[in-house]
Amino acid sequence: MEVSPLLTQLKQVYKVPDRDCARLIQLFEPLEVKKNEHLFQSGQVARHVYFIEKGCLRQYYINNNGEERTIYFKMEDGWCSELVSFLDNKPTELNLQALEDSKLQIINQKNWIYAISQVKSFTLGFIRAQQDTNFMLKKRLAEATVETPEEKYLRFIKEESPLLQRIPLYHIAAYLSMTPETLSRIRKKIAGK
Amino acid sequence: MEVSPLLTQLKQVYKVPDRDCARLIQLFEPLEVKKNEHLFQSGQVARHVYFIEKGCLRQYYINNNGEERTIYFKMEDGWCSELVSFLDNKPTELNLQALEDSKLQIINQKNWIYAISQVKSFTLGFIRAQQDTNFMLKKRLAEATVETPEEKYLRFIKEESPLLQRIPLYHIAAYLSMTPETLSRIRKKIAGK
DNA sequence: CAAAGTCCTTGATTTGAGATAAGAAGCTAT
DNA sequence: ATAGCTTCTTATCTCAAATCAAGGACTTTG
Repeated sequence: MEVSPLLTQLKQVYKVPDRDCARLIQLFEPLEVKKNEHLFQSGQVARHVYFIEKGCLRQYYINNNGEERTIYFKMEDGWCSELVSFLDNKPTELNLQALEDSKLQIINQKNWIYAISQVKSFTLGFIRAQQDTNFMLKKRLAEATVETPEEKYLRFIKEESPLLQRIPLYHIAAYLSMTPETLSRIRKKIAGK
Repeated sequence: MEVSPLLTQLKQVYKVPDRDCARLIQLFEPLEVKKNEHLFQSGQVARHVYFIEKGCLRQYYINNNGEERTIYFKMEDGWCSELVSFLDNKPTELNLQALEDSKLQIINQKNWIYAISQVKSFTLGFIRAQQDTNFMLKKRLAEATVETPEEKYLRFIKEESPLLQRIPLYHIAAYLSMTPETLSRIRKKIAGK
């Protein structure tokens, strides 16, 4: 019998006691999505929290100029959510899209509230995961406007190189807030060293 | 008898039932800080979560170039925290500083965990507050590199004008990721309209 | 009331990333 | 295989904001 990545995550990262794992798992349902499909889009309500068993998602925001700005990419064992919409049933301003054919485990609002209410370790683990995202965003914000495009790319290679293998460069350029042309020039320059 | 802003916040925003409010309140202790004092600094462990009864704080990050980048300002009724450090007792990379003489209510790790474990409405309220910050950061990140300095300042006036009255312009410039010179020119230009 | 220190403004100059345009390379499907 | 995509690269030009450099306005302190 195959071991579920979700189960492993709950046990090892969230430290959910064995007795709670089984009933937690039952609150989720599997979902397969095709490349480029959206899990939710701006204007819709985000009705689930998503756990990635296999594949790659990106969350993005469409700014006032109509441009897509990628907030983050998440891969295997990552969580994606938009609780501002999810908790209050109000339309989200964000978008969540699959960049590859992906296998997800998803949990709906009712079950999520139940899980948070009943399983302390899940609650604390969830808050912790939120905080990690939060901190990542703070750092990215602090660096976004200070680093040169070259510094951004070098940091990206250093910290998130796995993404480089599976994501088109134009998405990476948008993520790093530069044009594909600029990214291309930087890559050429660095390759020459 | 004076009504505590913290109590009002817990009741009205967090929807904590009356019976739980009293014991929640007891988990906090008051703290007064002077202008420019730090609540925590990079390298220390963030040992409390902070609620602002009166005053103004800023959280900032010192980037690789040694420059201070302000993540956010918070005022009356705002919460400040750095849970990545707080939950795991590891050194933070962020800084929290008072910009005015301020009155805070603070809660330590033990009591916070207790509150999260025992009072569901506090837990959900806390997650929600985290998410609001999270969303604000996502939006700011998405706009940060696209908006012109003038657009950033105009948005700031529109969305956060109260801050304009009480925070030095050079802090606002750093918050909006521009030099004080640029901000000064923009203000002149706008004033002339 | 000087003197020193902040904070803000103004001007001159430089520069690096965006915009624009065009072409090359790599895939996919029939 | 070739037509038609999508993605990536290269070159030129332009301009807006950073940098550099001073000076002015306030505030605090001895």
